[in-house]
Amino acid sequence: MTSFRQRIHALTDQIPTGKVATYQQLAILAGSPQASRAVGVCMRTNPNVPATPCHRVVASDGSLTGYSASEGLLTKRAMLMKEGVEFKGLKVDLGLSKWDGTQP
DNA sequence: ATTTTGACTTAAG
DNA sequence: GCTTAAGCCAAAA
Repeated sequence: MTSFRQRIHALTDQIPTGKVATYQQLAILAGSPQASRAVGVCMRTNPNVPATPCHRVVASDGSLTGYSASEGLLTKRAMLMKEGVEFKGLKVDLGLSKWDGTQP
C-alpha cells in the first residue's frame, strides 16, 4: 500500500453517512491539492471496494462520475439518496451534503 | 526507468 | 449545455 492510497482510503472511510466529498477535497486532505485525478485513479484501481465508500465521492460541482458497480452512477445515486444525501436533480447538493472534512 | 492513462478541474469555443 | 484543450498527480503497464 502506498501512503497516498492509505490516506485516500482513510479519508474516504471517514466520510459520514449522508455526506459526500469531492475528489479535489480528498486530494487536498491527502496533502496534494492537485492530485484529484490520482484520487479517481486510485479509487478505480482500489482493490478493497466494500471497505471504501466510493459512492460518497463526487465531482467538484456535485456531479456523480465514474463508479463501475451494478448500474454505475444510477446505483451510486440511489445509495446516496438512501443515505440521506440531498440531491439537486442529478447532482448532489454540495451546499447541504458536502462533507466538512473534519466534522462528521 | 519511461510511458501511458485515468472515477478530475478549469477555461474556452 | 456540451465538446476540446491544457495542467497537475499518482498508479499501472
